[in-house]
Amino acid sequence: MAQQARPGRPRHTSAVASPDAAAGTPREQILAAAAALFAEHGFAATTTRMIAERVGVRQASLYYHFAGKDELLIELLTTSVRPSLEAVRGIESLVPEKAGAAAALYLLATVDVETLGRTPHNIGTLYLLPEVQHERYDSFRAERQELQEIYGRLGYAAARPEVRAAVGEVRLGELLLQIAEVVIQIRRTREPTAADAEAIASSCLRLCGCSDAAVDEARSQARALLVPA
Amino acid sequence: MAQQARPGRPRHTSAVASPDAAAGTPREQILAAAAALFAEHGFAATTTRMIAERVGVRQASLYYHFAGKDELLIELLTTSVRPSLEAVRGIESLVPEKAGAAAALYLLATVDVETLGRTPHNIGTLYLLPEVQHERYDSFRAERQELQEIYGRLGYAAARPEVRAAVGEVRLGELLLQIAEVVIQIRRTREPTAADAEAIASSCLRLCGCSDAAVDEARSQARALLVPA
DNA sequence: ATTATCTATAGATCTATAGATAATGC
DNA sequence: ATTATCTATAGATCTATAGATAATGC
Repeated sequence: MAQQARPGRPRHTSAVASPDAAAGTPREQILAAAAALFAEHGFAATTTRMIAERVGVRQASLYYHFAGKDELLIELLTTSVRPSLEAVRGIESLVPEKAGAAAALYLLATVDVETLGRTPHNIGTLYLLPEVQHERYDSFRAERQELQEIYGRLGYAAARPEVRAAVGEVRLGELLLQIAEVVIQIRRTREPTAADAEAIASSCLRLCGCSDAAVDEARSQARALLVPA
Repeated sequence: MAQQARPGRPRHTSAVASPDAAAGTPREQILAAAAALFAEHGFAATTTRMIAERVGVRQASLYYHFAGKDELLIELLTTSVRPSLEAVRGIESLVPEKAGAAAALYLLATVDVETLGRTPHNIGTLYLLPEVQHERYDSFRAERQELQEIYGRLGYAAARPEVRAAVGEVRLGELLLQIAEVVIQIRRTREPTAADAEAIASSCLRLCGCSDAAVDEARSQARALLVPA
């Protein structure tokens, strides 16, 4: 709570700043404020002044830490959203030896949902902002694309033949990732719970045509893999 | 193609304007341009100048037809997105007498997906823009909420007891609407087909735990209801 | 006369830079 | 001396208004 005494001119005092503003380095404070505002209002609708006010500094002070607004978004995409993808990437290679594809998919969805659910200020939304559709952010959309492909492969492996034929791997990836991302929508109205994660992961399997028994088995296999790790 | 000779000073000629700019009244041209740009760049990132350029008029000319940028978004939400919800509202009351809940859900998803899939410039995205989350647009989000509840009720009725218990009506609504809205994501990379609509509607049923046979039956019932109407 | 546009611009931002300043640290 | 802030502001928008103008329609 108490500010560490560090070099530099003190901040203008009248600024009250927000709950999360007091934690971390100034750089982190700025990123946290930007994340919250980008997720709530979008990128273009968030001004540097709004960010500064939330932190409790003057607008110009942001530029001591960041070259510009765009760099804030890039840094957030890089440091906050990317790791959640990487956490998930390993699952595909880790699992098939130890468990079935259904368990792997269940685990993937669970990890993904819990990561998205705990991420500060629902910054998972950042990938979905209209601005991020543009070329400039190609590399970040490529990551979401990769995640979608992982969902597609695991889902295809877990699906019954009828579902494979009817839906296909690509669409399966689109549908499964879309289901996992419902947690982003949920966070707009309520705090997601463990029951949400379970319901979402189970829904992924059911969409693949798994029976109740297969869902239950995948769940316990996935839990067995989670606990020791 | 040829402009009708109408009163009013002619437009400045150098402006080339976009493909869809030539159709309809000036008002419609402006709305079409705004829809495309809002869907692509978001609301705040779209300037009145961008809209005017796309139409082929000067920026100030927009204000002869609309009081401001905000009114454009409201008009688009009202006239373009609301009707697709209304088209769908009837299904819940219409169907249960004539067919099972599964068929009703299948029909709902099909109609919803096809409407979202054909809507010009993917304007279904408008409901999902960060700006629309704010109070000002409460009434429009309430409509999406209502649609979600319809999905929830039909899905709950169609679901097997195990799924009902595990997921619940509210989450079911969230999940099913989320699945239908995958068509918005799909449109960002490719043109959705009838096969997409079918895969999405079937996926809704599978998520509810319906067997292949139940999905097939619901599909043919839904088709029987669609064709005569 | 009416209509739909145009040109010009006021006023309000918003981003980013320049240079001053108030701390700490040596 | 170094650091992290501040104040002040330039320059570039962006929205919206005022008033002029070039068509059609009567």
